[in-house]
This record gives sequence, C-alpha cells and structure tokens, in this order.
Amino acid sequence: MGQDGRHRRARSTITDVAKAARVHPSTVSRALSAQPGHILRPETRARVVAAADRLGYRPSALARSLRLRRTLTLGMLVPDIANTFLAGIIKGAEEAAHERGYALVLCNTGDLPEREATYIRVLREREVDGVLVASTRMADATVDGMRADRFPFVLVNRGAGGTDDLVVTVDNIAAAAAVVDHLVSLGHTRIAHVAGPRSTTTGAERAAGVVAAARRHGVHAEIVEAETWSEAEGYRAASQLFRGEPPTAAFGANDLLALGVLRAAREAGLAVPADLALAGFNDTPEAVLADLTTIHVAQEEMGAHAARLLIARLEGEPIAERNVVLAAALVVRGSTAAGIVRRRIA
Amino acid sequence: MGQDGRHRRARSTITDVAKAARVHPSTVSRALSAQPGHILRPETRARVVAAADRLGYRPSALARSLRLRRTLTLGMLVPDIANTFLAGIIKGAEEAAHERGYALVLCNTGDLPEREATYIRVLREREVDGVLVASTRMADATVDGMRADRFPFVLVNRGAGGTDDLVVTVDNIAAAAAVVDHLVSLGHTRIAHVAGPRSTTTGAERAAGVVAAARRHGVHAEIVEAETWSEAEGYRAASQLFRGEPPTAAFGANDLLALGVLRAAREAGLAVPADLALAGFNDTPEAVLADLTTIHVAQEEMGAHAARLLIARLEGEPIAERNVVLAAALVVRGSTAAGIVRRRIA
DNA sequence: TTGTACGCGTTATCAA
DNA sequence: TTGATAACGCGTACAA
Repeated sequence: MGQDGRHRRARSTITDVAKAARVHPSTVSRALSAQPGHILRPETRARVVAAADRLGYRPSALARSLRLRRTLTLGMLVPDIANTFLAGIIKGAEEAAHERGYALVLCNTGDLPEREATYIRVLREREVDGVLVASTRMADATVDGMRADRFPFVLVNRGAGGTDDLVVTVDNIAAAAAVVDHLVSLGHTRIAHVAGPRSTTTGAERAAGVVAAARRHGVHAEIVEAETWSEAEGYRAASQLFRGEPPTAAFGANDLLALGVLRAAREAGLAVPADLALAGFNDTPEAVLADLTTIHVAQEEMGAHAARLLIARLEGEPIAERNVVLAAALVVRGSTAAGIVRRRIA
Repeated sequence: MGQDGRHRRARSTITDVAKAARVHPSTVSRALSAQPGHILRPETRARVVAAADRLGYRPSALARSLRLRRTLTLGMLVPDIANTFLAGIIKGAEEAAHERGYALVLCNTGDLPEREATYIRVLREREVDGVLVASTRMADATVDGMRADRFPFVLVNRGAGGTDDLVVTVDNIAAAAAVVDHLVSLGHTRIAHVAGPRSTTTGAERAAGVVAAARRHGVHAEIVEAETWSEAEGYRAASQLFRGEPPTAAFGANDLLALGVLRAAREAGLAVPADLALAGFNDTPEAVLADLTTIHVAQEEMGAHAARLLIARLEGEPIAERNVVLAAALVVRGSTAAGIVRRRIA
C-alpha cells in the first residue's frame, strides 16, 4: 500500500469486499443497503459488514448514480454569494438538502444571463436532479428550456414566468405597501422609492406596492430606478433625488440600495432620520448595523422551503402549494424614528 | 416524445447519436472530444456533429467520470456561508474552479467537528477530486485521515497541522502586530485584545502577534478569549473588560468580534473613538459600515488561489509554493481617528 | 438465501 | 480511419 508515488491508493470496491467476505458482489450490495426485500442470513451479513469495515469500503456514489439514474445532487444558481441576503437563502437550502441526503452545487452567476445559461448546461451535464434558481435576471429562454424538457426546478425570490412553476417568494407588494403605510403614518407625504431593476420581478413588484399604497393614501411617490441591486447604484439613483427639493422619506428596494441612499443623503447634508426617514428591504446584517427600518424576510426558511419543495417534486411526494408566498414583517428601527418625525409633523 | 406523464423524456445517449450518424459509439466519442490523437474523416465528424446537434446530445458527466476516474468536482468546507468574509473566499474559489472546468460542492459545517467529518465522508463518497477546507475547527483526526489516504486537500485561512500540507493563509502575526503598532503610534499603552478561540490557529496566531508587538513596544496588552468568532461573543468578552478601568484601545480578532466590542462599549458609556480606539480584522463590508479600522485581506484572491493550488495538485502541475502566505494591509478608519487620540495623549 | 448476468453511458485499447 | 471489446463500480431481475 502506498507504493504509488503521485496517486493515492485506490479505494476498495464492492468486489474487494466480496472477495474478502467470500461472497458475490451482489450479496455485498444487498447486505449493505438495508432494503426491506433483502433477506439474508445474519451470519453472512455480519461477515460482509466486517469485511467492509476492515477495508474501509465506501460505495461509489458515482457508479450508484449511473445505475440508479439519479445523483442526489441539486444545483443552485445565485447572482452573488457575497450578498448577505442570498447567503441566508443558500444556507437554508444547503441545510435542508443535506438533511434529505442531497448535496448542493453552488453556481455564482454574477447576474449575467450568459453565465446562467452556461451553468445550467453544466449542471445538466452533471445530471443534477434539479436546480434552485435564485437568480433574478435569468433570460426567460433558459427557464423556458427547462420547462420544455420538464427538468425540475424551483424559483426562489423571483417571480414565475409560467403559471405552473414551483416558486417560493415573499409578498413583495404587501411588504412594500407596509413600508409606505409606516412612512405615511409618521406624517410623510413626499416619499421617494429607489426601485430595483425593472427587468426583475422583485424590483417591479416592490415598486408596484409603493405606487398602490401611495395612491391609496393620496400621497406623492417619486420613483427612480437602480440598474443593479447594489449600494453604488443606490447612491447614484439617490443623488438625482437630492438635486432639487428632497423628499422627507426614502425607501430603498433592498437594504443595499438604502445604504447607498444613506451615503448620498449624508453627502447632501441630510441627517437620517432628522431630515430624511429611510427604509430598506430584507433585514440583512447591514440593516441592523445601520439601524435601518426594513422588511424582515426569513431567508433561511425561504431557502429551506425551496429545497424541500424541489425534493418533494423529485421524490414524487404530494405538493400542497406550487406557489409559496412567505409573509414578511416590518421592522422599525432608528432610521424612521418617530420622535424625529413628530417634530417634522408639528 | 413526452408520452410519459411524470418523468421527463430521457436524454439521448452516445448510442442514440451513433445510430443516427450510422457510426459506432466510439466514433462519436472521438468526434466530439477534440483530442490531438483523434484523426477522423471530416465528413464523418460532420455527420456525427450534425446528429448530436439534432438530438440535443449532452455527454453524461457521470459516466465519463466513472470511466475517467475523476469528477472534475471540488468540495469546499466552510464554517458559515453567511459570514461575509468567508463569502468572499467562496466566491473566489468558485470562480477559479469553474474557470478550469471544475464545479464546487459547498458544505456548511457550522463549525461543528462532527458535521465536518460527515461532510468529508459524503464528499469522498461522491468522489470529488479534492477539497478546500476553510473550516477553522476541524478535528485533526479528519485532516490526518485525508493525509493518510493521500487525498488531495488545501487548507484555507487555517493553519497547517502537518508540515507538508498545501496551505493558503494570511500573515496573521504580522498583521496583528501592525494593528498594535498603529495603536501604540497613536499613544495607547493599555490595549485590550479580544482573541478568537485558542483552539483555532487563526485565533492563536493573531493573539501571538499582539503579545509580541506589545512586548516590543513595552506596553500592556490584556487578552480575553472569545469562544466563537461571533458578534455576541465579542460583546460578552468585552463586557468583562469594561468592568474595571477600561483600556484606551481594543482590537477584535475579527470584525465581528470588534462589532461586539463596539456594542459593549456603547453600553458602558464609552464613545468610539473618543473614549476607546477600536480595530478589527478582515475588512468585511460590516467594517466599512461601522467605520472600523481593520486589516484588509484579499478574500477572493485567497479563495481563487486555494482553488488553483488544489487544481494544480490534481493535474500534476508544478507547485511553486506549498505554503502561500498572503500579505494583508492595515486600513485606518474613523474608529481609531488620530484627532481624538491626540487629545488623549495631550 | 445466494449467485449469475446484464446494463447504466463513457472512453481507452486493440484489431481491422 | 473506423469498429469491436472491455472496463469503470454498482444494483437488480432472474435463476438456482
């Protein structure tokens, strides 16, 4: 053992174990997989188990997958691992997957449609059993392709293209409206919304929630659109807002955008919350640090839910809801401190 | 096509393509893998390519891996995906891996030794070609096992157990010393260090750097140890510090610990930097938000470097350095603002 | 209760 | 230049 210089010593296979236990390989297979139909003499089983143990035998998932026609592996597409909101979703998905014996292959798309298409191809060549798509911008063609091939997938934090897809999202419209309700209740009537990219369902829905709520309250909502979900874009978009007479309240379509607004506000000489009430969306760690009023989303639950939904689909289990919409909660923090606003109202 | 209700239509295999192109499967294999040794008539190749195209043929990575005895897959063990520092490392690793045709299977260990052992087992059953270990607490037995089996792995941001391991780290000792140098240069003589767990090489090295630098400067360094790398533990550890006469400067072994110190300081009525200079380590987005002086580490580069190192090992390429120590840079921000300290010195 | 035979989809090797 | 054969490691009808 170990006479080979560069290569590691070969793993022992089912045949090695069979020889050691003086049985046929198929008997080893039966002894080691505790299927109900497998009846074999305890003595034989013990001999096999002992041999397997002695040789440190581990079945090859590869060979098994080839035979069983499933890999017990899920793919996951995310636009940016470093985004703390997505990290929570990934964590939840990873945990739920592993709980059911599935591994998770992660793909970071950088929100680039070409990379998404490439990754989907790679994942399918690797025969993952299904994919979780947390990517916001995916070209519809890619999703359409999966639908056409009946390839199992679940959309996470991203609207459905087709009506029949499996989807896990939050109620963006209601949540965005809740933020506006909150701001209006503090007396604000000139509210700005830094919307996410229109090309994403998430961005569109949140903006729609703002518009609807503003109309209902009869207040003015000015909407500027960010091109990406980044702090830098929030800053850029907000800078436009503060050129003329600034609004008294601003709502970023996610926390990063709100942080960008915060920076722009400071540069424009506006204090938060004294001169500008500010809210975000997602309740990321950054929101906590910046004391930001925001919408709390149960990220890990969202990821876990999506993974479980996909696995249920794969295992042919009954699916209660194809379209899961998680509730979200408003978290009020210092950035919309009522005390300050009372002064403003007075 | 599509007569099957629940299951998706079967993928076409190499045999299907062979039949369609009226050649032998092995010819299809040769036509589609552009190896130098493969000489075949352009006409034949064209016919095969056309057939493959028509059938939407994708080779099965599974079958190929079985035959080739490699999966072009890497495993990666991280203690916590949601940690922004690790997220950067993961991102860099994922990108570098995919660049060379490798996929990355992510495993979140929660820093629990049992889960690490389990995951290593799972990854090896799946026959990943190697693993990246960014986990700080891994039981030495697990690492020893991989070493004994000559199973390829690279340690990331974690000290080596064995001298011959492949390792990518930052120069923790020098960096920690640089922080102390900085604080001393501002006039501080009573410096506290909230160290990471002693059981981790990272924690131990940073503490050692602090001790060495303090001794060199002839100043007092009080060290308290956190049990985990979390904000909560930073808070708990720092609370002890502020019972008696507080230090004038504090250094958290990572940014999260420093944030915990920040919270404790505020509760104790100490303003940062007016009453307490504060520094962290890693330069995470949180450090930027909290305006924290810290050590900048090129996370993505670190992850990418580790992945490339592992792949070089796998592909038998020459390896220049087995033990890569990346430099880190001190980033001075408001939490150790010189102006404030000058007042303190005077 | 256990052994035999075969197939999962590829590719390396040898023969033609 | 192409075809035939075998093997990668496993699981499962079917036979014994």
